[in-house]
Amino acid sequence: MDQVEIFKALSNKARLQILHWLKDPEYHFPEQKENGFEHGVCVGQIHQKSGLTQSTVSEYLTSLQRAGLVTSTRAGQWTYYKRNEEAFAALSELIQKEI
Amino acid sequence: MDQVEIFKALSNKARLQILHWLKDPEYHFPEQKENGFEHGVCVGQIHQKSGLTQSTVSEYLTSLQRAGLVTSTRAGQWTYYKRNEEAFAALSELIQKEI
DNA sequence: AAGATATATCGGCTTTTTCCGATATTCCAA
DNA sequence: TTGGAATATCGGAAAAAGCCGATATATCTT
Repeated sequence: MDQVEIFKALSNKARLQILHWLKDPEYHFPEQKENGFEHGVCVGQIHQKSGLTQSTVSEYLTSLQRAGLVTSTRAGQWTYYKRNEEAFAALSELIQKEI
Repeated sequence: MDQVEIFKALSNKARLQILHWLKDPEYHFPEQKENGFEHGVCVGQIHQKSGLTQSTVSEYLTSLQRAGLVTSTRAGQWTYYKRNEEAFAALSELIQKEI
């Protein structure tokens, strides 16, 4: 758990926005409803909603994953990204106890 | 409370170290014991301990203050910096509820 | 008033981040 | 097996962050 890496991942408006969307995917990505959300939301949906290029979104998601804040699941040609709530709980605890 | 600014302030090893020192100033800055720690620790002490230049430390403390993570008190020729524990509590809460 | 001390600010060089377009890879479907 | 669709990676230009030395400002002392 690299603290600096986590905080770097969080210090960008677009990445915070993505994390916020992923907190309630049913609401923010209704077009994916048929597939269910167990594995998260795929890159393309986030790309469309964000207004950033596909490559940027893919890189941002990778950086969130390196920080441990999301997990990814490949399914066919899609990669689904999902929040790692344990990581947020741990971070919250870290801030109130250690940092 | 600018989230991006807060996380940027936290995404640096030296600044995290400073915050850690300020969590227990009696222990980390015993040489300042006579003055008491009600107002925090002055820039020079942090400068000495950090190995960074005075200007860098001053800038880092300013950035922590802009983020709301520390408060500063000028007393004579010294500026004392002190953790703002309310901000950390609020941040911890923010992470577990909002982000 | 003049020097000493503590801190802040400025200019600049280097490294990192931001974000893009182009291209590569992976997987599916006809 | 060929084309298309989704994602990842690469190369790069611009902006920001990391740090520094030099200098400015503020305060205290004599």
